[in-house]
This record gives sequence, C-alpha cells and structure tokens, in this order.
Amino acid sequence: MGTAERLIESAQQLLWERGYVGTSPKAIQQLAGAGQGSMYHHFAGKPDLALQAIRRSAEELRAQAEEKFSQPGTAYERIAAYLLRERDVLRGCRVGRLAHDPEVAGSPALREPLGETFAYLRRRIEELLEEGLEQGEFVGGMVPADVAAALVAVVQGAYVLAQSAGSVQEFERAVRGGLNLLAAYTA
Amino acid sequence: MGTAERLIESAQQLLWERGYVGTSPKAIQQLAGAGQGSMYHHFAGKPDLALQAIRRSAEELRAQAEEKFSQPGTAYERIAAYLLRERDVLRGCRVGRLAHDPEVAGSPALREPLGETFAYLRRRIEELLEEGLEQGEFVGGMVPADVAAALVAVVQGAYVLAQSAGSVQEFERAVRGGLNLLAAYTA
DNA sequence: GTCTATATAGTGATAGAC
DNA sequence: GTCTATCACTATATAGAC
Repeated sequence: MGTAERLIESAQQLLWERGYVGTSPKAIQQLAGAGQGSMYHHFAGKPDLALQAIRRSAEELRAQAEEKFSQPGTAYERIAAYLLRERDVLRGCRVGRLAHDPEVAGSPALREPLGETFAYLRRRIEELLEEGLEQGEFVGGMVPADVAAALVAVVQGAYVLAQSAGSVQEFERAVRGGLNLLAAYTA
Repeated sequence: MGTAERLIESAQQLLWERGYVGTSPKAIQQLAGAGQGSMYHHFAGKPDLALQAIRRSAEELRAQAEEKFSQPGTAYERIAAYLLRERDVLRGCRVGRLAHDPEVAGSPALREPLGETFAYLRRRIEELLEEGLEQGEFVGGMVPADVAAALVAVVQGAYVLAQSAGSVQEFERAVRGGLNLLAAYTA
C-alpha cells in the first residue's frame, strides 16, 4: 500500500474519531508513518486530504447501506435491515458526525459528500416505501419522501442520543421506536 | 452584568457555533471583552468554564421544550408543537451538536448535561404518548418509550441532514415525516 | 518521493505587577 | 479582580537537501 493510500486511511480514521477541527495533519502523518514533506507532496494540505478521506468514507457508507436495501424481502424488512445494521455506535457515524463541524459546514466542497450521502439514503428509502405502497404492504396516508427523511434522521439522531448518554441502548431504543412507528403503517 | 457572566454567555455562543474542540479560551475572552487573567480568576480553566456554559445551555433548552409540552391540546398537538418549534436550524442544536465532540464524549462531566437533557425530552414525550393512549387518542401497538426516543432522534437527526445539505428544508422534511409516522397511530 | 529544518500563529495556562 | 508578560506546546504549513 502506497503512502498516499495510508495517509487517506489514517485521515478517515481520525476524522471519524475527532472530526475535522480536532484532527491535525501531524496526527495523520504519525498514524500513517509518513513525514511532513511526504504528506504535502501527495496532498495540497489538510483540506485536500480531508476531502479525499471524506469522499471515501461516504462511498463506503453508501455501499454498506445498499447491501441492506438490496436484500430480498418486503420493503419493511429491508428498511429494518438497514436500521438494525451492526454499527460501532459509540464511535458515531463517520459521515454524520462531520455535519456540525464548523470547517466542514462552512465549506461547500467538504460538505458535499455528506449531502450526497444523505440524499442517497433518503431517496433509496423513499423508493422502498413507494414500492411497499404499490404492493399494498403499507396503508395510505403515508408521505414516502417525508417518512424516508425521518427514518434517516432517526439513525443520525440515535447516534447523538447514544453518545450523549454514553450508552448503546439509547441508540437501540430510538431505532426500535422508528420501526414501531413505521409498523403502524403496515396493512 | 459581571465579567464571569459575560464569559459564560460568550462560551455558550462559541460552543454552539464551533463545539468544544473548536473553541479556544482566547476567543471566549475576546468575545467577552475580558483579559486572560480575568478568565482564569473566575474559572479553573477551559473545561470548567465550558461545563458551566453547557449546563446553562441545557437548562435553557429544556425550558424552551417544556413551554411546548405544557401547552393546552392533545398529546399529538403538544408533541407537534415541540417538533415544529421555531429553530435556528443551520446553527444546529446547541446541546446535541456537542455529542460527537471527542473531548465532550470523553468526559463524563461535560457529557452529563447532554445525557440529562435527552433523557428529560424522551421521558416527557413518553408521558404525553401514554396519556394519549389512555385517552384513546392513539391506537394500541405503540411502545411509548421507544417512540419517544425516536421522535427526539428525528429532531437531532434532522439538524444533521439540514447542515449536511446546507438547507433548512431537509430539517423540515424529516420533522414532517416524524409527524406523518406518529399520525399513523392516531385513532 | 521523502527527510529535516524552519516559520508564523494559535492554544491553554501560569506568574506576578497593579 | 484585572492586566501584561511569559511559557511550553501544537497547528499548518514552506524550503530545500537528499
């Protein structure tokens, strides 16, 4: 594995743990086992390296989600598979945790992979809900676009509750609640 | 207003905008118009000042929420009032935005006001849901504790979606979706 | 491509005068 | 109580040798 590759993966890990503001180039270099000059040879600076790391993390997250969405089963089952997916809850969401970072929120470029990821998740769940409605799996009255956004938000909010309490159970309770709500629409 | 008071309010504002890691004592002092020595006279250091600021923000948030919860109306209406409450969405939640901060998440003392706030919100909504169930406002099958957690999570997640997209509409869509889901349980 | 040296600014705090 | 001075350390690079 090349040095540039190791730097990106180290940046991914540190961004996940400490966010953008909390991650220094020096820390990335040390984790990657690379010198100062080496990093600045491969990347223009911290924002450049961070952007590549964020893009990579966002892609990986979408791929993990798609695995669950494209399973066999009913719409409800596939959405449940996504919500109940195994997660390292107390590490937080490696994409969503960056949303409040002032340098990320303030930079359209750094923010773009986040926006794209959540737009993708929402759209994908919306499609499943529409499919379920057509097949009579859900009763009427549901607004798929809104409900899909709410379900994506439940997962992101569940991370916030869990980290605030220092307990995985808070995550699980919120996700169960999301599914309990969705179940109210099942025919 | 005393210097200590101005320092706390300045810290509240900067913690809201930039989080704990992104907020320096110097920045707080400048915003408060106080010198270095003045801050260290009134507070033991950054963690001490931050703790007092976080506690204050958490209290204020709970008071704002309680205003909506204790309104007249049905359980659904009062929960909706909380969800639809006016918010400075793109500034994020001043309490929830700290949950992913590594120094906050890693400090039981700094984290405690967050955990307390979300426990309060969840419990309060759970009470409203139970009240609604008893009065026949909601149909059976609902698990109040789980649904309450999900609704709190929807709000926190909605902030994440909005900041990621740089658009308030994402917040509004997720919250509408949360209410659309809850409406499925109304008798 | 990688290394060491150097630079400027900021961080979080202490010391001691006023 | 507040101020200025100072400190050791880190952040984010740039320069230039190898």
